[in-house]
Amino acid sequence: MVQESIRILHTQGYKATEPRKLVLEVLEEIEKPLSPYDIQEVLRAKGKYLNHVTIYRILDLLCSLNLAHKMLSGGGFVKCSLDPVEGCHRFMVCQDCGAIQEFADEGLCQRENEFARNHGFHTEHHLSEFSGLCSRCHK
Amino acid sequence: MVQESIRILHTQGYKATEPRKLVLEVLEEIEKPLSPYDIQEVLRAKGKYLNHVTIYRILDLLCSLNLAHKMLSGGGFVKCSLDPVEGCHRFMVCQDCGAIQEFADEGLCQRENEFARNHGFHTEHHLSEFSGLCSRCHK
DNA sequence: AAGCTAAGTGCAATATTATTGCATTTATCT
DNA sequence: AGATAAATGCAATAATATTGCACTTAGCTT
Repeated sequence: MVQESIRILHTQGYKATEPRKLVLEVLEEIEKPLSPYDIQEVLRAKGKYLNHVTIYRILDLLCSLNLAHKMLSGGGFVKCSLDPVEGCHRFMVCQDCGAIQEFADEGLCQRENEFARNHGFHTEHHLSEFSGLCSRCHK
Repeated sequence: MVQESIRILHTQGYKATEPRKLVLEVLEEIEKPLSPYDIQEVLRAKGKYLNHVTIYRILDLLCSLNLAHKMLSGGGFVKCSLDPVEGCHRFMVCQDCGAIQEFADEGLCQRENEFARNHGFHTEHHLSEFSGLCSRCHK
């Protein structure tokens, strides 16, 4: 929910400006990875305008608050749909329709931490991305 | 080993050209994510020159053969050190020294496939990246 | 409700990264 | 060694990203 992101912006001392709301709305609506210029394009089609510099800065901020995420492959941005978690981002991406779905799995985190520890590595952040076919496209 | 990558190039019908060897050597030597221009810089320091277009094309090819991988975060390229596996790339990256280490974990794949299946998603590729501290930097 | 002020945005300029078509070179096969 | 398809370099251009500064606005304060 955009409303929830706005709340978090406020509690962190950031303003809930019109441009920020617009970017959040676009990401929430499209649910696919979008580049800064993609976002600008979507807005233009709605008769709105944001300078690309502004979009870059907003995405930086959202990512720093874990409200958005820059996708592993492709590099587009998506809105995080789960409670923001520092340093753990997991997504499934449909290679057909491009739809993304965020997920979390505590067991997976534990298993990964353990695996890393066994190799002398001290894990702080987990990123993972599965690509494949979503239920709609797989049949 | 660069030699092994060259063998794979041959078996796939690609030439083992000087530029390709150079890029493979740089990636193997540095063991950190490098952008195309980073690679050009490293080569320049060794008195070699490759056009950036060439480097882009070589990296595209290497990635398509799973001999290299474009990192999830940061976007740099690394040489894959394990047997090339279609669609499964896992790395640990030290956030201190930048060193990367590829790994594989069959159990993790299974667990991830199962998790996805339970959510109606049919997984084909897995990417994951842990960032944290390697054994040298963690103490 | 109007005014204040720090935070945020837009703009212009510039830097960095990536792509394309074509002429030239080179690895591999005969 | 020579033929030839594949690969590279070059020049031009496109796309993406960053910076400093002037102007605007959200959310206080009264």
